[in-house]
Amino acid sequence: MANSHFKRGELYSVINAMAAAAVARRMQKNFRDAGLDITIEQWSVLYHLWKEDGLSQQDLCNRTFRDKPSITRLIDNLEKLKLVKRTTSKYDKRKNQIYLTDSAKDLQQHTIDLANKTMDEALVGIAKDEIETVKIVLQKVYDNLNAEVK
Amino acid sequence: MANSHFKRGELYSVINAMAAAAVARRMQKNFRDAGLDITIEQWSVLYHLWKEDGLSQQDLCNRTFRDKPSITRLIDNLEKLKLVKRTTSKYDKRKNQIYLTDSAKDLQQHTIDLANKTMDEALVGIAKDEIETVKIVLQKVYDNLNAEVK
DNA sequence: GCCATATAGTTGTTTATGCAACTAATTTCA
DNA sequence: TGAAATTAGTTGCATAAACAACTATATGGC
Repeated sequence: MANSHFKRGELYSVINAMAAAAVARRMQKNFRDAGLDITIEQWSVLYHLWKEDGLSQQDLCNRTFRDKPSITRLIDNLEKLKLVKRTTSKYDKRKNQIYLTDSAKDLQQHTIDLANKTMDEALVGIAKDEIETVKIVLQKVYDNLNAEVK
Repeated sequence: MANSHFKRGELYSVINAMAAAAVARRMQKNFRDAGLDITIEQWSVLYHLWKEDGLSQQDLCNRTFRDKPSITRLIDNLEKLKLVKRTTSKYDKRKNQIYLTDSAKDLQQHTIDLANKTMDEALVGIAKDEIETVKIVLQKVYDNLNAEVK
């Protein structure tokens, strides 16, 4: 049974997914407690649009690391909430450009404050240099797994 | 706009979820490429049962950090795959005990090898002490967010 | 012993995810 | 120029997640 133990990655893998889940749940709860009717997944799309309005769906896929159907449906639901509008690009008929509505723009500050609140709650007792290490390692993990899969 | 930036957590939060997702996708791909017909979510349940057969559903919720309905449905599907059996505990009629089938036991070695392979792919170029830091920090994040929400 | 409270698991519901397959538009290459 | 290859987005499908509400069982306190 020596080799049936999940080598090295066990605690790492379990904790990695669990920490991410814990952050996600807390943030969703903070949104909900604040009376906000958006999911954190929707928020992550809005977040990128606040930074650069008019992105294509493919851009959003790349930036949020989701696949095309997932983005299509997230945008469907954001349209229903009147937070984004989909328009066809005038340069490439295959592309949609996704624009924020005024309602969405009004949400930016409040939701980012809540996100910061969430991170404050998550990062209690953790030193800045530790956070830096985590960022660098997780970025490396991400790059390792995405460089190969072209 | 100074405070509209997602303080501190931006890269951390994004990367944390994205690294977890990248690991998850890679591992699922490795399972699929090996001809295995189980999802990584199902595997995570089996993993805990390999370590301790006969756990209750509540135990599995705690160990995998999912809620009760999610575990119920995962076990439903694992039963359909004939990988687990649900029995009622003789000590507490509310509790089910979840037992591995022989088929499930036969999967242990191969899938753990694949999981190890996945972690090898993810952790290229990352030092052991960095991994330790990540583990410790993510555990702290998890504890921060779960200690309060009792 | 009895009742209020807590617990384990299930059902309902909505949102999300990702693979496969597809259509329409664009690009590439001979 | 035209056909093959590629790309952007959509639809189909199955799995998963979590909150709310519920039922049945167990526990605790009077």
